[in-house]
Amino acid sequence: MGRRSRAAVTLEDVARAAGVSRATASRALIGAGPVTPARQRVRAVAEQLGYSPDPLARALAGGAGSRLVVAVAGPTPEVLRDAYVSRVVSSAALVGDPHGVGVSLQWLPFDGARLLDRLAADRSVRGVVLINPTEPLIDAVPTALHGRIVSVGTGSAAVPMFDVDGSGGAGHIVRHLYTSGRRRIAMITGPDWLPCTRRPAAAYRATLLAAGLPVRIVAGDFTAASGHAGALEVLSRWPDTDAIYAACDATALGAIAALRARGVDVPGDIAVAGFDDVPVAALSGPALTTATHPVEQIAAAAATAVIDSAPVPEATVFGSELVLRESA
Amino acid sequence: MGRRSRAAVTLEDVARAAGVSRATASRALIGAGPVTPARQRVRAVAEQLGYSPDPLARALAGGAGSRLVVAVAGPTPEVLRDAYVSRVVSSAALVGDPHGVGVSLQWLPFDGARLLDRLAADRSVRGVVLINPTEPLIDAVPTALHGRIVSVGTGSAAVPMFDVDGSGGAGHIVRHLYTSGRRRIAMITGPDWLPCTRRPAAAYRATLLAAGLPVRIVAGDFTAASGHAGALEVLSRWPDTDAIYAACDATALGAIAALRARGVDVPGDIAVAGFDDVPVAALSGPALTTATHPVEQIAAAAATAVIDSAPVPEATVFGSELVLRESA
DNA sequence: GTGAAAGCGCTAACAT
DNA sequence: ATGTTAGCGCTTTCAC
Repeated sequence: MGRRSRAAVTLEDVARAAGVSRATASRALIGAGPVTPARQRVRAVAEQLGYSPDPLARALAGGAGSRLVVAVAGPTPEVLRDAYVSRVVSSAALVGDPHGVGVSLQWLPFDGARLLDRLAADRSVRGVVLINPTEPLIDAVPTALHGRIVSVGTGSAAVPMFDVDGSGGAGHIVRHLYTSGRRRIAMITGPDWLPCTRRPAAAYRATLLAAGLPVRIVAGDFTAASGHAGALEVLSRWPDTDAIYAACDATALGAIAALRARGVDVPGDIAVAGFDDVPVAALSGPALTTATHPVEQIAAAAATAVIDSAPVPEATVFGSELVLRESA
Repeated sequence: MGRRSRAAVTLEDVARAAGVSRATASRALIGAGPVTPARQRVRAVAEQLGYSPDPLARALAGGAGSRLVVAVAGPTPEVLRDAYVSRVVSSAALVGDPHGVGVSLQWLPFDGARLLDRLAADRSVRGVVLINPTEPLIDAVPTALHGRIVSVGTGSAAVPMFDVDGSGGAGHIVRHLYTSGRRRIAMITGPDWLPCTRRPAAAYRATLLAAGLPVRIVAGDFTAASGHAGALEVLSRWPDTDAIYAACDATALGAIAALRARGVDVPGDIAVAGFDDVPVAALSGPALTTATHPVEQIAAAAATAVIDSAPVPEATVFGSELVLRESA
């Protein structure tokens, strides 16, 4: 066994076997333009030979790069140490593998416009998946990245977005709370700098307003700690609150912990619902009522869009379904 | 703004500026061999020009590949949908980014020796991080991968391992249980096909035997469901059990849920401890007593070793510390 | 130890 | 539409 056991079959081999030039073979495989008999032959031969293009060579020659970078916007690099981000990265890594593209992870500061330029200039990057970008960041996306950058969170005409239906999920939850008799429903939101956090908050507000109920919002940041603090704040500002809707499960779990410490019964005294349906949501005591958030699906779709760099709709939203458990 | 705004500084530029040939510049930057004045100059110029080698070109020319594949061994592809794996992948993606290496994720079936050969032959792969490999799999690692493959879990002379000190962590926990008065301590283990699951189990057994206590082991698989089932099994086989040590936090949480459903008080009747100290461990009711598992550090070290492909010790173990909370 | 030259596998002008 | 010719940026023989 020398350096490389299985001498990889190269484009040259395919071209020769199909009786055409390398260029023709390349074009046939790239897929653009009309499908001539020759090109059809090339494809067949390639398939039969088990040819798979070398992503490196392709990238070097000016084609598509070989890595997908997941850029996570946020105030500090801490945003990278997040289960949500990890799930996105893994999912992308899984999608990229068969294409020979690997995933890199970067923090994108709020003033990170220059970083985007650098990504655009880096020939090794195939495309970018933006996580939770702010509007200024989205507007700062260089045109060189158009067509190979997508967003999970807020998007724009130039940056297609993929995300869960936050409004719908929030609506499900708030309506469920209402239906089960709760009338003084508070919400602990996500971080205020995060545009997509506004959708559930708006849905919460709209639903309560329509029902003639009081709106009670406290600020959170998706952490359990903020759920803890938020629940305490709710308790002190509006002692008669009978339900808390947290923007994410971690926050909800934090809220429950705080409530329990205060001797408040969940859901007896106060119902608590979260959002995301993370794996542990089913395990807490009481088990968490929440709404689904198909992170892996979203990430896979986003990664696929970037890798294929085929035109996609400006917005692709994934449904969120209510998951009834014990806490609400 | 054309195709590439910031024309990257290339090796050619550095060589010219240093007044040497590209070859010399390359050698100087690669670092092997003696350090001549010329080479020193090259390095200085490179630094000053802000040169960074193109990983693609380097890989194509026969150097190191540009992606790091994380291969997760297990019975089914389901092992990929796991928070632990996600954390490893993210961590690796973070470490790889500055080097221009992306991360791919693959499932490695127990009979996946051929897959390893394929990875060895793929010029685009820089190296491999094996997760939870079995011994046959480790032995099947082709020599072409030696020096650029590491394992998180079990290793061998040819495949350096990086892992948490499972024995130590288990020892901490079991001793804590003992110290706090528990005398009939059961354990719910990890999956039996996983070699590294044996270390904590062995530590548990040794500690109990030394103390003259009964050994009570039931099989688990790191899932919450197995914790649930395991706790029930413990209850029925050894009703007088006063403590359960679960091989991981998810399993512990599942066990607690089962116990709660049965009206068993935790930790009053039965203490429960886990392992890993996942973020939610602090949030459960009762908060989980566990031992730390520095997954990100481990993964970063493993990824770094592969990327640098510098010689590393055959085994690098990371300490595990006891985290006392409410459940035990 | 250094330079010259070849080539990694592919795509992209440029002709035809 | 196809073939020809150049590279992409780097490492690596091979002479010297």
